Amino acid sequence: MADVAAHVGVSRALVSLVFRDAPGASAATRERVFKAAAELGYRPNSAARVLRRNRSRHLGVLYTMRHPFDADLVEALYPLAERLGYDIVLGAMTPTRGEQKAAEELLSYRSEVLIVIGPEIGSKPLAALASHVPVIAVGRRFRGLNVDAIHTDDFQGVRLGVEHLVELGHRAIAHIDGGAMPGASGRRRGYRTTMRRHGLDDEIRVIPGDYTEESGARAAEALLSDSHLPTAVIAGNDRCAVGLLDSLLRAGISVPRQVSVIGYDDSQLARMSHINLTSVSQDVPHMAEAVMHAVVERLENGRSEAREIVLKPSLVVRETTGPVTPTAPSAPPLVESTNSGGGRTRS
Amino acid sequence: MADVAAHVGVSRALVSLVFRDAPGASAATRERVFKAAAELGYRPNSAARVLRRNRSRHLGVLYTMRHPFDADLVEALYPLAERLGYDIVLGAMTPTRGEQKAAEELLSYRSEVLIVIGPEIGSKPLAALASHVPVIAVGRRFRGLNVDAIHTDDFQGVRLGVEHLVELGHRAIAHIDGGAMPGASGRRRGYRTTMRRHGLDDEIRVIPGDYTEESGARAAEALLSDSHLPTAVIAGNDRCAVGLLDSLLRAGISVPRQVSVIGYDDSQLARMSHINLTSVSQDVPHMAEAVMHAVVERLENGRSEAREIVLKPSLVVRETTGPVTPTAPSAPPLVESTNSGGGRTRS
DNA sequence: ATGAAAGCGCTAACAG
DNA sequence: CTGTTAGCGCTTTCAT
Repeated sequence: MADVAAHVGVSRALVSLVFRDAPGASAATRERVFKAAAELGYRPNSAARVLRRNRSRHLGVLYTMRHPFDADLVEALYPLAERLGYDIVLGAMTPTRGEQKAAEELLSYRSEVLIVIGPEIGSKPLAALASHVPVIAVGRRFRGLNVDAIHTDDFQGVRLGVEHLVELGHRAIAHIDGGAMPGASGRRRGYRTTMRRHGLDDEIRVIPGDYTEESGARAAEALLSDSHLPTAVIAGNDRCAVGLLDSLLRAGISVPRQVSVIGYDDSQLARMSHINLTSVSQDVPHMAEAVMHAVVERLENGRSEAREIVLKPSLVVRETTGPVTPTAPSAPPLVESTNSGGGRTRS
Repeated sequence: MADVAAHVGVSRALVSLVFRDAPGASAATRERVFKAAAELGYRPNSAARVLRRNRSRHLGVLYTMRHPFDADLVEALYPLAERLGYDIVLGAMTPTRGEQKAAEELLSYRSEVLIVIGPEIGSKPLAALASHVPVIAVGRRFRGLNVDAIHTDDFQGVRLGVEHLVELGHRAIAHIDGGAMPGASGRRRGYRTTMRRHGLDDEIRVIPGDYTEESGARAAEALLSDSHLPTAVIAGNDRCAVGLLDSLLRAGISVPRQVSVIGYDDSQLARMSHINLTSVSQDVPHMAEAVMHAVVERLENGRSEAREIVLKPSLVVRETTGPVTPTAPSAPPLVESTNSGGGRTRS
């Protein structure tokens, strides 16, 4: 930076002003500074910048590379953060690198908040983190912790799914649950309660699973090796639904002719034309906005008590759900036609 | 840090030594320093550290969140980098955030190298980057640029696929290509050349595509609306193959009974039990090692000319390829059985 | 084994 | 509109 200043013949402070386009430099100067910087290949050193102001303006995001939903949310976060002058710093959680480690790293870069997507972390370590830095958990609620929670109403989400199926005439509706994964308990309760409300107590069937395609495939096996094949299944998330879907198709089961399938997340996976999965939408754009809202409140408005924001889910009906067909147990599979991201929405 | 030093009653320098476990502090002191740090919630500030030594020990990784292959590679990179004392800093490329922008950000954090996975970037901007910092491109070769290239032999990869199919008796083998995506041209040439070598000039059929599930689905439409359905298809990558697979299954086409399908990358997608895709393996662990090797050579051994490392691909045979069945055009779909990640390998 | 002091590149506060 | 100055938290000599 000193080089640039010397080259232009101004002070370093002025160059600094120009680069963070703060007021106080003439247009002519700005021009010359940028030109000199380009020539000299100067690039601001953000380590020095972070060190000097005592704010990094970094938002640490903990996410899982494999989850399409996480990618959706991160992508939605980028432009919003940029507009507010924040940088997103990614901390990937991988099999060899737990949340704890990833979080430590983000904190060493002085992230001002931690946005944890689909936290599988325990309460105690999370509480420890939250005592150092505001934590915003997306997709899971933490009672009694000073952690903001932003999630959709999982209970209502599954309720929408069950009611959609009931309207289509389904009664034998199974649920592949998400075990201890974020949101799973609410979804399970939504399933059980709504089934009961419709007098379908005897049809309640929860198949243990998680949020991977594998668990959907395993559930398919379980269902197929059983005499009692349900006419509809609500999976714990889209990945699980896709695993289920694929295994059913391979087994010659026609969807939705013989079995209707509903996913959860309405991730890009669900929208792909060859999947075209009816799914409960988490409304990612609104979630991203809610996250940034929480960030601003914490960082700029001095809020220090936890807040919970529950968003309303909606059901995006695509082509994996249809009316129950009492007869025709071995009808020929259906050929898909057109259709991209669309789908009717209801809430 | 001053707090910790004061608390223990030593100088800041000593605390510093302890934290980067450099020699020169007694075990007793180390103990006390760590204890005090834990009590005070001290965490080293990596901005200050980076600023002071003139090395960040950051490896910038540019990747695409949606590509399973990228996730595979990044996951493999983490432990290797850690062992060598480097930190990985992720730069995600999203629709709203091109390679250029992501790269700028990584450079502002003073990444010492840029590892670009599946670079879709143009030659000129890449050359500009490469003049500032060593660039290691994974999956694509750049002629005439000072950019290291690490990739598998795409030509040979597709050759393996074609020959596997030929051995199974296939002649009508189509290829969905990857357009201008990384590696696509080599794969296309491998397909064309190998087909010709086997006297299958007249069967050559390249369907335009890219590396997304959508393009696989589009290719399926194209194939189905045609009288001339091939008995086998080699897709440009696994995502494309999965899109194809799914659309074929939905159309009632049995795989591999009626059509065999081969993917490329052998990503986790291919290994999922319900997909079980025969795929050309890029051998991610070796690629990750090659990447780190290149990093070390550039950063520690002073290498400054570009190097190209071409790895041998191998074919992982799973259950989407099988012998050609001349008759039985409408055999009932096959029910999958067991099987997880395995698969026979040949190279 | 430990300490003192200088300085990395930048920004903020103030002066002109 | 532009310049001066001090110092962010750490590492690194060089002493002790």
